Amino acid sequence: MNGGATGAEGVAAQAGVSPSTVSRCFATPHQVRPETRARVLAAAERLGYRPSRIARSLALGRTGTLGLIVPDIANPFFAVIAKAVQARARRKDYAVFLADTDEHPDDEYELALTLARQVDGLLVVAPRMDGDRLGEIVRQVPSVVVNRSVSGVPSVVAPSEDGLRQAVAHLHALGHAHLALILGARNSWSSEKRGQAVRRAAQQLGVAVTEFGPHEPKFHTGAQVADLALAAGATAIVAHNDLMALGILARLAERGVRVPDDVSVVGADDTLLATTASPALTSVRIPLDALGRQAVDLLLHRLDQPESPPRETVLPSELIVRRSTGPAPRTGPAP
Amino acid sequence: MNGGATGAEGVAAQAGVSPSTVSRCFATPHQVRPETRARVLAAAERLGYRPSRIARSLALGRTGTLGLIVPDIANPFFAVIAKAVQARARRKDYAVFLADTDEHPDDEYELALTLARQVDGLLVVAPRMDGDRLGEIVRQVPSVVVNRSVSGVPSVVAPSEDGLRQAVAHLHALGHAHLALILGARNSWSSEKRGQAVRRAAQQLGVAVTEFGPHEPKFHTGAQVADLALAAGATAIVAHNDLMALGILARLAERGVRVPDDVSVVGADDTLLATTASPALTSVRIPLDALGRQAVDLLLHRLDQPESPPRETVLPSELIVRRSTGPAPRTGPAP
DNA sequence: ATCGATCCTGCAAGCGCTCGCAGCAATCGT
DNA sequence: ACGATTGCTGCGAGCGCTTGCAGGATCGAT
Repeated sequence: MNGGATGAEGVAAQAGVSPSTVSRCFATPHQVRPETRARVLAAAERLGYRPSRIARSLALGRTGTLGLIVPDIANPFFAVIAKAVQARARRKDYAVFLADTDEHPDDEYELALTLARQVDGLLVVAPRMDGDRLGEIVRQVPSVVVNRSVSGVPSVVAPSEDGLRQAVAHLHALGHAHLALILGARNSWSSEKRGQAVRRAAQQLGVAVTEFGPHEPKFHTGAQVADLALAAGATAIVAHNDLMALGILARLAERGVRVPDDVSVVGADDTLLATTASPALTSVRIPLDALGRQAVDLLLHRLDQPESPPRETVLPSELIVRRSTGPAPRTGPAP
Repeated sequence: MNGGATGAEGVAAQAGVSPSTVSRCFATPHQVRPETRARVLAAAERLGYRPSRIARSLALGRTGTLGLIVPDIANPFFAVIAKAVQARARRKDYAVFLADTDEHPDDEYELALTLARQVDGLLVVAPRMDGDRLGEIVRQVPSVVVNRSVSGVPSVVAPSEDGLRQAVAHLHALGHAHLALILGARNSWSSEKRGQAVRRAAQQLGVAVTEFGPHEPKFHTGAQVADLALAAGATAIVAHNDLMALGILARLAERGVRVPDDVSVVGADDTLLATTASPALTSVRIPLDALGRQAVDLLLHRLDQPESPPRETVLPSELIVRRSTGPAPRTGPAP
């Protein structure tokens, strides 16, 4: 019996207008006479009123929210994407629902379906999710797939091809004739793409490649594989990502193998880890922020024009040379 | 004119029951006869129906969603907290709305207020937000403040006191008599706490302290301050966080100063960065996952019992000794 | 056979907002 | 000066769900 002291109704009473007008003041301000609007806004301010997004969503059938599914937000790679998505979405007046699946594909699926009902669109970063399930999700809700390409689904990817080609050329120019390629996770789209890119580039330049993996892309697996790469006689190591590269770096330091004097190491993703390592890590940069930004744009575009053909945006990558790569040693690696 | 093919209504038609019953099947399953329920669920399954959280929220006045505000999700420190929050919230059937304020206090405030309306409770990680504003937010929506203590507001903090005391004792035991203390950001709650802890411990043990800062807690500021610390004659450096410690490590390596032979370095937060550094970084671990988990629990508890007294949960910290700390050199630092 | 209890289900109002429609006043055209 | 626009506002239905209330069925007890 508070006379509608809260909600649009309360504001309406205060301002001496109808709830509809209050609504219009927030939704379509130009539709209401300036003085009226001022009165309403003043009343709203006074009462600390803000329209309920929930109610609005229900009425509108749109939520003003985007869903973002990532495998592991604690992984800087995904965190940076998430940040970019956030920022871009907010600029466009969208909020972001974040779901971390903790690398668990089943959760990923369930989560996506749950999320699907409460967002306008979904951004899916799920390098290892089953293709069929991905398809199912996409059918339920407008989606954009990030860093993975799926036919018929709009996506934005950064396959790192150019950057890895540059990396191989860089190493070749430095006199390296034998490199170790450390693969990432099995079934990972990007690991496959990256492997291909390195293999192809190496073949063209006549550089020998020894492959290791697939491996869980962790620090300690990097450390473990370092010894193998050395034993195989490689003078340069191209790792699936920065984290593994750091593991390699650590193990090499432990063994007294100098980087880059004895062995060169290249990472990928150019995350914070690469820049803060010592020696600073030569790495393939992929524009993570652009990835996130473009994914949002693509999704928003799709929301506007649901019938537009699914587009795949391909982002460039480039090699960032730092201290971890140098001329090949004259005689194989040290010890 | 689809005869209500979608929504609870459609399911109801299919199953030959009323929408109310469908609703009850999902909300209070025990209230409906097993066979009826089975029929309804089958129909729901067949139609791929899922209750709309939006509509439910509106009707219930609760959203089943928690808001999480962080300054920078790309910062591993916050990312790990976010992950823990996510995981815990999901276990309790809550979704999480993530807002990254990009270190911008004004945004933080606006965002919080916007978020406040569409979540049941708010987790605020905002080390530098103005206290009054924080208070305002807390008044609007049930909140828990993370890693910062505000009187009258439930919070969960990890002041790092124990860990830093251990760090100073550790260095003292190694023969260090003069350490450099690198402060973090001005107005940062944790930076102040950490500074206090180090000062106090050092004084008790008769260790000299030279302070530097406050500084933006970035890699490059760490690098910059390394030279100053060295010039001041410190043989050990305690950095505000791991990132700065890595900057210091990098600069020292560049100058040919050996760690830990010439200088010892201690970080804080024990993030991924500390473990992947080489030499691996001695760091003060604070249980970030517990921080997130407890924050969620505290908030949920508060939602259940709004009148319970605001509690401050204090989490312990501990020193993790790795390779970056060692015995003090006989004669001040090298070069 | 009768009367409560108990169990299950439907009815209908309502959550807070949006928006098509209609009414009214002010403005414009000729 | 009169009808036609145009601008602003209110009315009321409806978004998809929940839930108090009440009615019908079922069952056990008397």
